Amino acid sequence: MSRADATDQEERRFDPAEIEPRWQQRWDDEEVFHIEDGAEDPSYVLAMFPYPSGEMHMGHVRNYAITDAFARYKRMQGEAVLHPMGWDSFGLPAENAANERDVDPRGWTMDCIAAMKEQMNVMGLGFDWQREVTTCEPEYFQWNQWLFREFYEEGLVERTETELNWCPGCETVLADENVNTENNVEICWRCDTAIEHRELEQWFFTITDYAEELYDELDELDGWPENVREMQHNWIGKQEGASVEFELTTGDSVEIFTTRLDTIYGATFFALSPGHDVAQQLAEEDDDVAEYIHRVEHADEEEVDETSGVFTGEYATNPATGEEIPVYVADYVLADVGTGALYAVPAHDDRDHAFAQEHDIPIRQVVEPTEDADVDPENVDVQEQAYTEDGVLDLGEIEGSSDERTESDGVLVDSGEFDGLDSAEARERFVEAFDGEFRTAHSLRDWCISRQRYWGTPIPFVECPDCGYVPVPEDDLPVELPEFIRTTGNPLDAAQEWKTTTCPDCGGPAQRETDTMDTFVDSSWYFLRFISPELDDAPFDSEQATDWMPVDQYVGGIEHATMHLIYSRFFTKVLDDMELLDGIREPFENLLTQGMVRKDGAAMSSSTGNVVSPAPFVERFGADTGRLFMLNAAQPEKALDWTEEGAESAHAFLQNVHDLVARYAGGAIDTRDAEAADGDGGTIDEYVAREIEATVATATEEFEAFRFNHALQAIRELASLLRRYVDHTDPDEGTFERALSTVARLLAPVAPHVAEELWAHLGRDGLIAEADWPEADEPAGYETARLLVENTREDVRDIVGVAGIEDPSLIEIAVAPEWKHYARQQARDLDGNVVGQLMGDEWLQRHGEAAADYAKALAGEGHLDEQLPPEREYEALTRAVWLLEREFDAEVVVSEPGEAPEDLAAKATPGRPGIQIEE
RNA sequence: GCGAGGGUGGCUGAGCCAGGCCAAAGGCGGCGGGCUUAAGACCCGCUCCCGUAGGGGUCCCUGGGUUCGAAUCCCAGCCCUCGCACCA
Repeated sequence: MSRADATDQEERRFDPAEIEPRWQQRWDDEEVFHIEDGAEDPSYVLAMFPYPSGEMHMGHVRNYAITDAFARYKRMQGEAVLHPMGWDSFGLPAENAANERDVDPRGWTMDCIAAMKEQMNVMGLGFDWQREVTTCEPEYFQWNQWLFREFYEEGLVERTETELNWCPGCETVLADENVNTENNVEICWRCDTAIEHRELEQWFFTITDYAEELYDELDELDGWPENVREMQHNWIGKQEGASVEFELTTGDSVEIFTTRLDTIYGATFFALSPGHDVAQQLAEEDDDVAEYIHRVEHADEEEVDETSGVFTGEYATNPATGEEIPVYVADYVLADVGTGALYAVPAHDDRDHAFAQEHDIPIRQVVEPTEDADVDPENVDVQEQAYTEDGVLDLGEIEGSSDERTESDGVLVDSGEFDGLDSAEARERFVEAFDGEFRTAHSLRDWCISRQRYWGTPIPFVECPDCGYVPVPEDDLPVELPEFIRTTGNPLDAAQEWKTTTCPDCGGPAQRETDTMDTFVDSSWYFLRFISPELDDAPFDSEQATDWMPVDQYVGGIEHATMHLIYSRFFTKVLDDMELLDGIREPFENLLTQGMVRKDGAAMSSSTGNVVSPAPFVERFGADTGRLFMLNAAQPEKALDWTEEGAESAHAFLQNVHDLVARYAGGAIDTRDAEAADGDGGTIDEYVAREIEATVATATEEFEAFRFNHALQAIRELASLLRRYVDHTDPDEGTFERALSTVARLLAPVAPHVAEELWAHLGRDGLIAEADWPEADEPAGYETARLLVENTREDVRDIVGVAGIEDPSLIEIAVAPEWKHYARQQARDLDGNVVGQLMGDEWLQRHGEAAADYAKALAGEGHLDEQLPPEREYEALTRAVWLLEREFDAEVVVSEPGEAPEDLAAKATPGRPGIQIEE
């Protein structure tokens, strides 16, 4: 290669460092990503907004590469697109940073935001920055306070004393959702410190009021992944059962909750959780009880035996039998499950069984399997092991049954007048019989939103010695944060001046509430603020929000499956009920949880140093390469392994396409005019043209389904075809130009900078980001023709290989004669004696022996798929002649139907042309 | 324990929902060839076994079943990942 050539090639490469900022500037100047208020029902594409740590990691890049590609794709399709970004900027790390260095949380946070925004811009992410939302700004959090007030008015705010998770490390209360369990020890999700339990008075949102709807509507969230819905199901934990009162010899009436009311006749003892009020009362009089409660409350979980418990000396009356059964306090009864009290049926519950054995309590069977049940009643020995089948058969799941009812496979015994009743029915009947009530219980707890921290939204309440807790009047909002004070406790508590105020009700001296809100409050409605970020008299524009919501596509990490995604659903329902929305019950129509970014098979983690940082990568390869690699390497929801080779391959591909376009634009590729060509149908140009159409069809379908990797595979194949096209012949000007502009546009959502560059090389005006997405249907018979060509090439290779033909000089190809196609077509519709019926055909009879043989072959084939008629086969093969010529360096002749040498045509069948190769 | 999702050729990874054109795409790796002074890039093949004309055999975790036909559907088992879990 001469030096001049080398220089040319140099020039045909693009330099990411040069082109990327240039196009970013253009997009910005022309407000490509801005969407006007009032746009009608845009596509709302949203990535979960980040906590601004100051450092973008690959997980972020992947998240935003996905939403940006989708948003850009939708925009090119002519849709209005809302693709905003903001900052979940309240939270503990800012405060920690402030304590560690000499900075204030606000300044630190703002610096981080600036840094991350810069990194996002470097990645070429197309956000509408005019809609940027920052939760730590009073313009935002005043609406948290406003909404808190509204929730309070609606009766959704409670202040209660409860046992709460307390993290000594963070010095704050934690929601159940923020507590992880590791080796049976409950630890803080942030700092891994073992958590303690403390009785404290806190602010709650009564999310449990919505438990039922939050649970039931999961079934309708078809656009959500199954695992997320399942996690929410588990989290909300719905149980349908009944509550019944038991009278105790203490004089108390204790309510229990059970899902197995049918087993009440088998209750042989009664158990209270150590935290139960009645247990606490008993402890005051009974030292044994007091001692037991003290012991289990101060022991680690694994130290307490599961069957531990203490007899209280009291009895409870079983409303079914009238019997008096002993009352125990037992640790296995949990205070926050059901009512914290239960009647125990050792015969039909494993834990009750274990407890009964330990404490020598009788075990009485009251349910046995019916005759149709899977279990033989003879094999049930409840003295040995509890029989826990709940007696519900789902007939809908039994093969051959269309019955959707459930029916019992358990039947009552030793249950007085109810013997013989089935379990399911007993559960219904007993509710009335024993004066209980049906009840649906959920394991979802109310949402504790109090945090004893500084860097959050102040809860807009004042504590007055005379009036109690009084909400701050709307006109006095926002309650802003005072200056940060370094202290071991809550900085707000130390801010004396700020704290001191007057009571809005009586005007007397009062103190501000020093708790701030859980930051999940901020993120529970931020997607609504994006709709009207500047609005200053309401959190969002209700009319526009009703039009723009729900978010069409939400993308983020699986770690938010329960907390953020349940809270946001809760908020949306409340806002709808408050008529701030009109009929929007769910915030996110479609949810995609993107997979992890891994390296060497392990999660990227800064603590182990197993990371690839975006910044140096972009410096080396450019943003487009990173984005392409991310979207190309795996489906969005699957884990992605970061590999050097993959990144290089992505970069090479982009350089390649750029090289091709630049060569064309620079006049280095000779093209010819289609008019001058033969145009007899079946040319190489037509082959390429059909591939363009097919690629567009595939790419569009795959983009729509978020399978970017599939779309990119098709695009890569087209690009590869174009290189071979140029290599083989002088391409047709029109076809080639169309092909290149198509590749550029299909690539634009994924590698937007390079695509702009290509667009400019092709001499197009305007930005590719605003160009029209190409439209095409798959050409008629494309798949069948593709297979025909593929199989034929395969066959030629086989023959050459197996026959040991060193250097083929002529390859003759002939399609099957018309009568074979006809016979095959007939055979497709025939049953029974195919040969007989075919040979009854007059036309086929004329082909004698050959037709009979072929008819037999057809009969033996079973299924016959569709094939192209002879003329179409001929055209498809003719279009592909160049591929064979290239591969075998031989003359290739395809005979027209009916013109082929007889022996060659005789070997051919539809979909399988006859082939003759000469050395 | 309950629930969800998986197990595909050297690796990675499509296909499975809508059974046949599936010895099973693409990528990576490996092998051979072309282009080139050379390297890179690019191009053409091969990469389960056997076969001197397009053939045959075995194959998609294991074992059964449905079907003319199963990687795809059904049942059972084994293994992996994740979520929930002393939930009355």
